[in-house]
Amino acid sequence: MTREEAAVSPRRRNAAETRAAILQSAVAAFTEHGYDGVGVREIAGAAGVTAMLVNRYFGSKEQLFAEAVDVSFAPRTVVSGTAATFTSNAASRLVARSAAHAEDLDPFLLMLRSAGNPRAAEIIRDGIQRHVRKDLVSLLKGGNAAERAELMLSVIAGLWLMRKVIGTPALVDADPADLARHVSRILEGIAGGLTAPAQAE
Amino acid sequence: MTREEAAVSPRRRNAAETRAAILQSAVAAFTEHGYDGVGVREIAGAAGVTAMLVNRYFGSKEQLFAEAVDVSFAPRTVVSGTAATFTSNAASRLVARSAAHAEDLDPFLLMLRSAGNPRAAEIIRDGIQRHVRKDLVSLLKGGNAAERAELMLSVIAGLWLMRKVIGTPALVDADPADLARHVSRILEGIAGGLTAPAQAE
DNA sequence: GTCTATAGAAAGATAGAC
DNA sequence: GTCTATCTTTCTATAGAC
Repeated sequence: MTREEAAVSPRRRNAAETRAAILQSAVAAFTEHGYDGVGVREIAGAAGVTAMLVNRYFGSKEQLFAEAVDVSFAPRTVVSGTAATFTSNAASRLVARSAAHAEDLDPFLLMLRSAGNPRAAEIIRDGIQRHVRKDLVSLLKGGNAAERAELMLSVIAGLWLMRKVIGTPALVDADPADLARHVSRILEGIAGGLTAPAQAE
Repeated sequence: MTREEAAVSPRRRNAAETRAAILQSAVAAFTEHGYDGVGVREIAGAAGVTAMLVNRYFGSKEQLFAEAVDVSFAPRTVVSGTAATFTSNAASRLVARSAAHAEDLDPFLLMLRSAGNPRAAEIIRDGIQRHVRKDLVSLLKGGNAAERAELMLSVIAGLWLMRKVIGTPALVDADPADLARHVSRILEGIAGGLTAPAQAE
């Protein structure tokens, strides 16, 4: 406080911190309200700054969203563990995290609540390509790994949607263990065999 | 048609026809762009009227959306046929209708592109309760029919999302027969046995 | 029954002071 | 580096003419 103009006034921050605060606020806001459901004023306000800084540091709302998607999808939240255990792990964690009371931030929620906007959908598609899909494909043996990986993502996204975004009652009130068993069964069916169209007919 | 003031001026319509035209336009617009992605001006314009008539006949955009959801979910598009065949039927139709070139109107698309708006999500949840879920539950034998019905809806919605709204490439380019086989397998797994938690542990 | 015109709010983005 | 103030557009909804 006694040195040049680096004195610490209560609001003074450096650019990197402010940028990070805006980005963090954007992830939370886009996850909770979706791309069209939140304005740059709200995001800026929650970060303790004004709306102008959002465009100063990110250029536009769209570019801010792109960065928010990137940091949201970067950690490996869906695919964790080894190939042998990741289906049941993923199912349990999915059910736990999508529970009614859980207020976790999750990239699937961000996706589901922003997918209605076509530009947001493109950005999300690219984010999935660059992050989670690659990890999922590497875990899958057999043919059509990419198709099966995306099919697994479909199942996961669908449960998030109905349970947490739409909120259909039977899924909200379902017994977690029972639901996790169902989902695990489905994911195993996709991850395991049945890639060869041999016995199909 | 040649009676009284029912004379046909090029633009003259009666109230019922205008209302129906607006509603039809609303279903198409909400399905294509989502609740937040379209304005009453566009909906009215596509119906050949002005925005004012939307509120005149429906009260508000929200009430218009509620009616659009109702007519969109009313026909039994997902559950058709008998209990024995509806899983494979549903899978084939789902894959066909969600193909990249297909420009069908579908209630799942309306749901997915509007789910980000919390009021829209509530309206959709009610629409599902009143229409498709009931039909699905009646087809399912065994315990937890409601949970399993909603789980099936989750799977269907998830595929619609990734294939048509987000547009992940492997799902877009997937062989329809192969994809339908996977989905049918999943739906059968939910519809068929495995309801009893007997062998779970 | 349908229109034009507009009110009133909120959005994204920018100019310029300090 | 961050602010206040404003521009411009777009939105839902309403008032009042014909």
